[in-house]
Amino acid sequence: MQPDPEDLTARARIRDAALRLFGEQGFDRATIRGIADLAGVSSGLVRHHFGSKEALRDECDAYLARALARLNDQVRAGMATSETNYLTVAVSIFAPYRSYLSRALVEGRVAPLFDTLADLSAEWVAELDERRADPPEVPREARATVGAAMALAVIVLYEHVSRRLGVDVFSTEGQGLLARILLDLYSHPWLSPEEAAALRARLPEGSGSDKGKEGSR
Amino acid sequence: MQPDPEDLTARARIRDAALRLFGEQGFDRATIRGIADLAGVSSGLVRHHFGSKEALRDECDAYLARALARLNDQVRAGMATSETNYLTVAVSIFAPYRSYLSRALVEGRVAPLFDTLADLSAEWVAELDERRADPPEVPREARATVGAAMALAVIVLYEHVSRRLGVDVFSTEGQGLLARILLDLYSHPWLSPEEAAALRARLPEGSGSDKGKEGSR
DNA sequence: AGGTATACTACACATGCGTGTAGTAGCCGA
DNA sequence: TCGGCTACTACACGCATGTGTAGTATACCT
Repeated sequence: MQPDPEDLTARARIRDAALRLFGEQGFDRATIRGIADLAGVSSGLVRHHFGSKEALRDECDAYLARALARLNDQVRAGMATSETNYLTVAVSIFAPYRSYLSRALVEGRVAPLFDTLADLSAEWVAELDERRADPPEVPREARATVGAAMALAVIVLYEHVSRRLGVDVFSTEGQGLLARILLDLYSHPWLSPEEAAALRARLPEGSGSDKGKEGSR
Repeated sequence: MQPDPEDLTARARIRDAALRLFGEQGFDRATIRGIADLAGVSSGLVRHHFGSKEALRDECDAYLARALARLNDQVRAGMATSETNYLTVAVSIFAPYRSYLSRALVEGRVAPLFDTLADLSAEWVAELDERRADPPEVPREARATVGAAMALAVIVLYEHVSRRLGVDVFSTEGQGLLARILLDLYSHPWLSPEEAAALRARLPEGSGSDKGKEGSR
């Protein structure tokens, strides 16, 4: 899977160590000295290569974004829309960085990574819209965004989900269970059309189908 | 909604300040002195009331859990299953603590709070199961857990969702849009029964323990 | 060979932190 | 009136951290 750590450049080993310690301990609690130790270098070399602790984190963010983009191209080129396969592959690739990724996402960082996922989600939604009877009230991108967020929920809330399921959802065993849960959830609506219509009717007026031109960015 | 800060006891003001600063800056970056300043007290008083920084965080966690339990009882006693109302109420109550809550959840803390949400989700799933044709392959609690995680996705990934929607999802405007998105997502499955069956067929055997995922890597 | 840039180490410095200690003001029961 | 308890402040300690500086070795280019 990964090349032997000894074979990586010092710069790469530092980045990997940072990814791990930032994830395990959080950005503030992780120390440059700890990262240097884990990478087998001196603390000064960290500064030499990355300049500052924050710049090191930026590089970690960018690395993950590149990794997802690579995976994305790979999937797009390679296989069809076997979604659960995609899930399995994505999970196994990002498992080592799960903790880092969760913290980064919650803090609003790694926006390009989230955008890549949202775009992927949008493609899925586009397929759905083709064979859909009723016209969606809300633009595709909006639904795709929330859909992407929901898809990330299990990763971000990994600890709670694993605790309640009684299985590590990233283990092979847990992935089997998770896949079955997701298949069930994704194939069964939580609201009937009637219930949805009733609830929608009770919503205050305004902000219908056209949205997304407001200025607060 | 909140009583005037001057009316609160110093202990409560410290807790509120901690909730805010822990949320805004994270546990490590927030300082006891900063919390004390925001609460208008000396830093020694924080220690006097809570003993240590970690104990202060524990109290914050417990406070949020109590707040949700209170809301839960309130909803259960009061109104029927008007889910979107519940969403609005929950959002407006937890909006000030959104950031704190997200960080806490990602780190696996506030387990009682997550459990409360998961239990609520389980009740919803139970209702669904009653009018369901096909028997679910996977236990109710498991689906409810992932459902709860997904329901939290927008809160936890608030920054990314708001950024892509172009609206603060916690503003009144954003809540309207979000409600419409959720109604659409919850009332339209992302997989048809046939697709789900096809994908399920490709899953390795058994939900209890198994292996081989394909190795496209 | 020579010279320069790059990879890397060792070490010192200032700072801000959580925590500990000592002390003061005010309430309350006997 | 007193004793003691609680709420609260001021201040000092020790320490770990990010960063800065100086120095060494190795590789590359001409």
